[in-house]
Amino acid sequence: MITIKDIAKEANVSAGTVDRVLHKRGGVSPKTEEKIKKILKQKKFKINQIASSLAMKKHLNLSTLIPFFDEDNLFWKSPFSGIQKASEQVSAYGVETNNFFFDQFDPKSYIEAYEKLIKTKPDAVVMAPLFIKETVQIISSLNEKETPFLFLNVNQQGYNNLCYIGQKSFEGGALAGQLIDLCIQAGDEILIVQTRKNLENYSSISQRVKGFINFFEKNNLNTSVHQVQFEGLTNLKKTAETINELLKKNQKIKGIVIPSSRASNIVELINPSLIEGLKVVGYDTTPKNVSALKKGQITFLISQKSFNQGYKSITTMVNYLIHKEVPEAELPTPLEIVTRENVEFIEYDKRRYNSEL
Amino acid sequence: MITIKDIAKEANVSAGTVDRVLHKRGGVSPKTEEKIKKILKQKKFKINQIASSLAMKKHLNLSTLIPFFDEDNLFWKSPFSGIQKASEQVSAYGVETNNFFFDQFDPKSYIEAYEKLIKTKPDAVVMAPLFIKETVQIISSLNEKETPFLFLNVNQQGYNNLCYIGQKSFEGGALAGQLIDLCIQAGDEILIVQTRKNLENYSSISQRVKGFINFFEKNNLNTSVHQVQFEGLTNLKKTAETINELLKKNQKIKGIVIPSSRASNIVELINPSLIEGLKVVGYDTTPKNVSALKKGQITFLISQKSFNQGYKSITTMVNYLIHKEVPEAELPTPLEIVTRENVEFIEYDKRRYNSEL
DNA sequence: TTTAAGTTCGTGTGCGTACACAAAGCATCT
DNA sequence: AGATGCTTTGTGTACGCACACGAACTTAAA
Repeated sequence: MITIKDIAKEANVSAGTVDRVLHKRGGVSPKTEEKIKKILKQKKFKINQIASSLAMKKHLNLSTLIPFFDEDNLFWKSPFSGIQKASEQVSAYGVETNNFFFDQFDPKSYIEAYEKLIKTKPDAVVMAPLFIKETVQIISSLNEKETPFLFLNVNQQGYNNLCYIGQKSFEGGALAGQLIDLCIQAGDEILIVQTRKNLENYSSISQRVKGFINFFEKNNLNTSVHQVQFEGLTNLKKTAETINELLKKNQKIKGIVIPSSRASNIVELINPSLIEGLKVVGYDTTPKNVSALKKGQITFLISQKSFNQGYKSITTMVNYLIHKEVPEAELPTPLEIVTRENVEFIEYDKRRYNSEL
Repeated sequence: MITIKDIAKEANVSAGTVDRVLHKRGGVSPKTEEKIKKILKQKKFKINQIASSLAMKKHLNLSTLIPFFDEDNLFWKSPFSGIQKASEQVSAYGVETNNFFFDQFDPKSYIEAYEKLIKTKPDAVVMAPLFIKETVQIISSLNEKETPFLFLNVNQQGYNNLCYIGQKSFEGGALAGQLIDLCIQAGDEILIVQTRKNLENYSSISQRVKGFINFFEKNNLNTSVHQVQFEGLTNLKKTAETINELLKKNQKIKGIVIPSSRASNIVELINPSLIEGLKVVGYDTTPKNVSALKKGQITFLISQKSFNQGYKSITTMVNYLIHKEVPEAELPTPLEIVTRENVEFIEYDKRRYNSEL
């Protein structure tokens, strides 16, 4: 193991000078800089990150701004777990994380949470920019303070965010298209079930729908695609009626896609007699979805590894702050296909996520 | 951030004493030990791994024993890349890794490589125990030297290996069964193509075949499953003839499973006219397989994330040596389903593997 | 009471790096 | 030559922990 001292001795200078070259802090004559650089290369010196982190006693203050989760809406639990796990790990680097939550259906709470957040004067922000108008306001406030920020799980174009960490929704829709297409036969028809009206035309969900439909177009498949939309899932009885009637009427429908994370809620409403032979594709491995997958009510789940998203959002930001490592503009998480036969290992891997150093 | 000093001050003792209870090194009176433990819990003290690693200047020497790869057989490239990546990272912890390679078809080379390996007196060994008889010999030698070891990618029962890191082959076979079953219709038939005679009855490949067949049995599906075996892929012309004839004769065959990592080699031999409408499931995302997947010759690839396997094998062993963290006996890697529509993100994620701290 | 042996604890140093501060070198100008 | 200002380099300390060494204290035997 080559240390800075080794290099210094070899170059007949002190460790401080080598350090200056390593960090490009200037104040070194061109001659000695050249000499040191040469020896650095020759000896293949690499900074010992362990020691580096220890010495760098800069105390950092990270904040997150994401929706909270509850019994009814568990999706955000997973990214939050990832955030927590990463926070624990980076705490050794002197990084403190504070989380601020809002109601994913209430723009006002979004702003309110941000106001609390900004009072703590964070060095950086990890956020899910759910609401367009309010995001404009928040970002301009962050820019004013020159606070770096990145987008998690939800992407918005046109901002100077460090990067976006999340899935590619359009491609996720195309994948659902392929999976359904593989399962059905020529002449069969398909149904897209949206659990709430699309407020934003560029949300994940509408992107998925677009990607899904595009899959059939680009492959010149003239499969009929039906669509149905509900206004949330409050009136379960009526929703059930609508779906079951629709399926009874269109016996050719053999595939269903639910482009939200509420697939389990939908399949539970379908008559057992009608669900037989139906192929269902949903998104996200929420506990309820996984349970429905195991029961055979859902055929495929497409997971966006949201735990990893949360985890990565923190590590990416910390790497940026500490090591000035600029990430790529988009860090798409894999589109993971989950079925009854591999779901165990997926979940298992999640539990074990931390076996890295 | 709570430090040892904080705890010491609180308990009216010195840092050394706190350190002694933390590491159970004895020499502390029961009274003070209790007191310190209480404060430790109360303050939720956690050892700063960064500082710990830096202070622990123990120099470790890891060795790996895996097959080499070449143009023709690229599978082991991926685990090796993972090993290299991890080695780089742990080098900061004072861990040096030496790799020893052997010919996966030559037991003698396996022993020879081991003999070279053991001369370097490693503190631990990560190995792929490919050959049964020779493994017995190697393990007894390792046990004699009390050198811990773990199995990578290939499992052998009945040894005191620290753990096994790799896929569950039987379950991987079942997954292929499910995927094929979803794609075909009632009455369609299936073909299993083995690219070489199964030398070992408990190899990954025969486990996959068993898992595959078991899938249809446990689900009471009476789908006919044909099998064909070749003795390696040397005589391509003859192999092609055999397969194409077989497919021509059995027009009901709509699904093909190749339980090795050689799916691309097989599909290339099939007549374009015959491959139309066939669903093909293979294993491992070797470059050739991925290329065939993109071309549409392969429908599904089941990946075992061998890069991650290699990576994890090193980190697991290092965690064991440095932090005495005993892993679970089996660390199965996920069964990842890869199609044309998500392959890009899979590969992408692999490149980005290192974005963790 | 003294001595020895055992027990319990505190101190000090080093791991490799980052950075503030001080020191030295050098040229220019009075 | 001496003073001044600038550039270049060296030194020291801290980060949090591990561990060796030795000091203080206890107990029991002489």
